[in-house]
Amino acid sequence: MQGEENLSRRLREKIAHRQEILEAAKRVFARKGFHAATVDEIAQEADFSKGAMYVHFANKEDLFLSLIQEKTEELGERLEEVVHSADDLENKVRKFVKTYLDAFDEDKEFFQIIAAEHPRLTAQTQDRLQLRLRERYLETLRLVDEMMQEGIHQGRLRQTEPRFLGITLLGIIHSFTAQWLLLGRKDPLSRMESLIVELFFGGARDNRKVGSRKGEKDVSP
Amino acid sequence: MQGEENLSRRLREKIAHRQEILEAAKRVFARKGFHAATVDEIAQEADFSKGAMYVHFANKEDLFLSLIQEKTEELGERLEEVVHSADDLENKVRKFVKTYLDAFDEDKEFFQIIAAEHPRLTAQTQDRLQLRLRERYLETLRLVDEMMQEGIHQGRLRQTEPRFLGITLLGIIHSFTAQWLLLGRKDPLSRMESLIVELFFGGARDNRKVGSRKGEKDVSP
Amino acid sequence: MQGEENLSRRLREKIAHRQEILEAAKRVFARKGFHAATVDEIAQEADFSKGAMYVHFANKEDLFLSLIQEKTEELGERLEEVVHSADDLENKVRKFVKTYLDAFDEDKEFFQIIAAEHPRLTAQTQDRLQLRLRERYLETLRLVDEMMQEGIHQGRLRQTEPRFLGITLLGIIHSFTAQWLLLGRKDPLSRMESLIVELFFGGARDNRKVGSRKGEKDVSP
Amino acid sequence: MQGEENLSRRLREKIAHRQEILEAAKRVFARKGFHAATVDEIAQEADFSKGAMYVHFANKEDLFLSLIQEKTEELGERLEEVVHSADDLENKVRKFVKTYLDAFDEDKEFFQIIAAEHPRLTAQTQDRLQLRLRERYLETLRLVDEMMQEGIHQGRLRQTEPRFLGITLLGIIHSFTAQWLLLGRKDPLSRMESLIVELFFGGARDNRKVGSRKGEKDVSP
DNA sequence: CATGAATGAGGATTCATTCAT
DNA sequence: GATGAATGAATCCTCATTCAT
Repeated sequence: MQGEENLSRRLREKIAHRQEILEAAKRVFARKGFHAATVDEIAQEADFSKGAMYVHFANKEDLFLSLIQEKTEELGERLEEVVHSADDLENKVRKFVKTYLDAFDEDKEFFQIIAAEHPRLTAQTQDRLQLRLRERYLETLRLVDEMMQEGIHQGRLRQTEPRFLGITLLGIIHSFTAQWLLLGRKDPLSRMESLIVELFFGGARDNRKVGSRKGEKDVSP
Repeated sequence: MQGEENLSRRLREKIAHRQEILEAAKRVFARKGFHAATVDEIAQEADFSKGAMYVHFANKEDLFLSLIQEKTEELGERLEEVVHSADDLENKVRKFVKTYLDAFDEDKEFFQIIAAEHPRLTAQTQDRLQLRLRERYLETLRLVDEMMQEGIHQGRLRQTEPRFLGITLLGIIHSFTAQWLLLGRKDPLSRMESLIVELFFGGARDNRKVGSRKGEKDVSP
Repeated sequence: MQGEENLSRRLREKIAHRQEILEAAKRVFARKGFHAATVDEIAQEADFSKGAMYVHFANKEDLFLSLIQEKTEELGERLEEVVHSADDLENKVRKFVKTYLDAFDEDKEFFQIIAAEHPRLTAQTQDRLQLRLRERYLETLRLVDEMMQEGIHQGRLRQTEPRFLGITLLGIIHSFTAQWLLLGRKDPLSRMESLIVELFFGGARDNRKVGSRKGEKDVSP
Repeated sequence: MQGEENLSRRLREKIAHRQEILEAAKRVFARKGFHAATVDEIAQEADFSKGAMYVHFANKEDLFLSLIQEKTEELGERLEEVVHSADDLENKVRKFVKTYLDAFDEDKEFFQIIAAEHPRLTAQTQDRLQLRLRERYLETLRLVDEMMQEGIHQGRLRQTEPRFLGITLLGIIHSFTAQWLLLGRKDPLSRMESLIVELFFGGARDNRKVGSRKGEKDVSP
């Protein structure tokens, strides 16, 4: 009994420590990016010795990937669920945006890390780390493609390459997350959900009837 | 005479060499990012010695900033000209997009560098390099703000914070550039000008008249 | 009674564990040498935790020396018995060789370890570990010296420094063990006993009578 | 002219520095062996910075191999010349021994390094470094095999496996070099040439006629 | 006694920067 | 101005050893 309890306590503690390190690493990677972050700084941030990093992770890259992987998969699954739900397009897009923004509000640092590594994901990259990130990102893109394709077939979206619409949606979302990070805004980005959806579907043009502008409230859907 | 000619030749050569180094640095920074790029690799790419780097630039950061600065200023000026021109809003936005896309087509590597460094430009950054980049980016944002503000006042754009519309426009643009880089597409991005402008103003929804489609009802706002 | 039995069981177990660790350590040290071997690898090979190593041994060096010591002493005693036996020289040498080769066949790994550490035992070494090994090796040398001295006095061996003859005998033996290890030969080295003894005493030259070479059986001493 | 002189001076200096590092490395590797030697200690011994090591060599292993390679090849060539010369067997062996001993006298540290790494060259080794050393050593063995084979065919050597005779010769030689290193003897080992050759061919037995022992000079070949 | 997470002192390697030529 | 060898601080990672459970 005691032995089992003992073992279990140890295991629980180990897992907790691993988590603490992951959290610390997230903060440091968010601040500095993968390359500029040092294991030393992560260790200090986590209040562990440098050696402890290597008890829990094989190396810096493993630490980084462990960090990314879980979250990426979780978000990917959530988004997939949305895309494959039985909803109508507009609702799907709305839910997609909401899911994304909620995830951002829950964990801004993760999105900062991702945002910083994305632009390095070029076609020519040889880097193992980047190849993995690239693959994951392309999966998300394909997911959005699917959604757009469907919308186009239903005649709800412009007759253009689905990918371009996907890019547009993700571009708007990313741009908002980037702005929130740039300014260090603390208010939830999820408040922007409606605006983003409207801007995506309806664009930036003022669509209210001419002549009824003054005093009218916004009539966006 | 001879001395002056000599001096002038020297000067011309020096400037040419500096330029060659900048071009080489651009390629390397684009491939690797600021941190992972090494002075050695830049020197090799430029076909100069490592020492030559320090004849023309104070240090690696100076080299990087010199690279960014010129281009950023030039683009900034071009964009400012557009924004401050006498055109009507739709044309301004179109020209803005075109200017941006043309600049991208002219020099993809510069945009790759910028894209990679942007996400690090958070509110808390202490890094001198990042503070400068941040300031420049905010200037561009203010420029777009101006344009949007004007559009809102004219009733041509939604009644919302101008910044949000600016973010949207830039988000769409950046997302397209990112896609071009991600896939290594060689065709000019400027072809997307019209699509981007339409998506920005009119959104992704299919706006064709009802009745001209097959049995579908149009649900545009 | 019960307490004593208990204690005795514990003691027996402890000794058994110690022995298991020594065996595992031997395999690892043989594979990697003292420096490249890690306590972790030894622990894994022994199927104990790293901590258990330090229950039984003060440190890695102590583990290594414990390993060497026992075997070295046992072999030293066996060889001393041979050298101090009442046999005639040729038989002594034969027994000496046999004892050595049998020991090798019994425990190749031990000889591999010894062979690898020997060459570091130079005159200038300051290393505590090496000084102890050096002392032990010199003891064996003195033992062989004795035997050779005796043979020289008896007129059975060349009139030269006994040490040189000892070196020769040991050199031949070591060279055979090295070869067996180099090629990973599994057949007992003790089969080489006669050949080694003959080569030591009679040399490599063909000593058969001239004119009777063909078809004659070997008449080496 | 001046530029060329300049370049040549630099090159000469670089080569000289490389040589100094190699010499320092040789001393350290001889003292400690490959694994226990540190780049730091080598740098200190060479009176250069640690970084300078990496200007001249790719890494520690490269430094080590550069050290071994040249010498090994040179000795190998010298030995091959001897083995493939037109001499009669006894002279060949004598020259072989002399060549080996002279090389030892010229550069004891090299032989110490080799001697220390040899025993790790087992059949199972996976280590790249060791595989290369193993291959080189086997080449030498084959060379000696050749010589012995020839002697056996000529009826000058025992009818036994050539390899065993080769092992014997090398064993005696190595044992003498080991003894010289163990005791730090400064007198040239080449003095032992005749003794070694005699011991190899004629063995350790006293071959003088009975009754003629006193006052007779040794008549072994 | 046994465990294995944690430590921290090295150790190999990289790389921006300097400087003599 | 150009060179590139040399430097040394910084960085990743390893591993013997400790210690709380």
